[in-house]
Amino acid sequence: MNSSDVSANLSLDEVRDNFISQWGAFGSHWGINRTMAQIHALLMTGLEALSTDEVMAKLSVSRGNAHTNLKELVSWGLVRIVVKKGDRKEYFDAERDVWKIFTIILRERQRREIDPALDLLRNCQEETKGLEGAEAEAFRNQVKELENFVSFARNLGSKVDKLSYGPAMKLAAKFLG
Amino acid sequence: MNSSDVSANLSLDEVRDNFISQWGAFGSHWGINRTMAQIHALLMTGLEALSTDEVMAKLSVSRGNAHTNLKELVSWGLVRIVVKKGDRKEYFDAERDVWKIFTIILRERQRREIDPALDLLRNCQEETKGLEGAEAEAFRNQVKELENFVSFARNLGSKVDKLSYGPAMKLAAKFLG
DNA sequence: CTGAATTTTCAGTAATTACTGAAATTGATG
DNA sequence: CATCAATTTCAGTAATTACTGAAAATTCAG
Repeated sequence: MNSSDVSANLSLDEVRDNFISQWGAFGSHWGINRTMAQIHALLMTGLEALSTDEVMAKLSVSRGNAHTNLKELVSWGLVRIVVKKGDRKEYFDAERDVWKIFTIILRERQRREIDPALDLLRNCQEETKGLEGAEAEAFRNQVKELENFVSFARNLGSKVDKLSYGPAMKLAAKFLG
Repeated sequence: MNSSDVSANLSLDEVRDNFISQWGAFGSHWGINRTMAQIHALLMTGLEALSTDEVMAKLSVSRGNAHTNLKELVSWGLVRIVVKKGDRKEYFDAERDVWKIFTIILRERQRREIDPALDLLRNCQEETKGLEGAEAEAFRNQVKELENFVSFARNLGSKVDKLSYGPAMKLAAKFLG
């Protein structure tokens, strides 16, 4: 490693650290907490799988925090456990394929947010089915409109989820063109 | 108003209050805070525009909270101010059209979350343009992939935003069919 | 088994975000 | 311009969410 490499590496680390920290802030707008998004960004932009201790060191977070968020990422499917032979530690590596990342987050958010919202909308209609009067009509109608839209969006999401990157891009290109 | 109306109204209010409170919780997953989402739900599912005091009473929130969130909703375009002649108070009424609600939220989130994310991704590429080595390559490449995807999504969003409900449904139907 | 390395849990605390309530400001009216 | 209803602001506080660090549990090699 010569001196220009050193300066290049320092600079890369600076840019990368900045990226990781800011990406974490975006994550929190997307149902993914800051540390979770930062860990994913760290693993996704690096070459190698890292151990819990390495993640702790790179992000200056506690063991508990690193552990909880790594496991959460694994449960989402955004990170996988890598075992290195002759080493008892677990290493973690991130999903890097943007389309896969997108569909995983889409699926998770549908499950956690859209589906319960649909349940609520449907229950509200059920529970006010027999009620008469302008107020009840207005309520039921608005809830029905919301349900129509949300279940439509839900269906679109499911379809998109099933597409792979290539076909999705082709379709989108057609739409954008 | 006869006794069956009374019982019907009580029941409607129960269902509606429950809806408003739960809808508020969903809002917080969508970049809209709880009270803001609740106020929108309250106004959207009722027939009449309400004053700040009425909102305070219906949701049991403080004047400051009601005021701030009403004004925020107005600034988003999800609520409009209604003036009643011979009354100094301001009244507030919500946008009820689901497609308009959707495009308003879409536009706001693109501005607040997607555009800054794109800036970050582009800056990171710019700042590492000259760097060599496997690590720099990997970083730059992953960031580029993310940018491709996010800017693609951004474009799709803009297109959707410009569609009105009818054409949007027709397109979607084609896709879903 | 034993004990060291590693993972997991969780009570306590910190950081963040949202809300209250009262005071300051605005602006319409006589 | 004095008054009063209504709106706006914001310092202080409450509620929520995330994190720490140490202790408990697990795993595995010898």
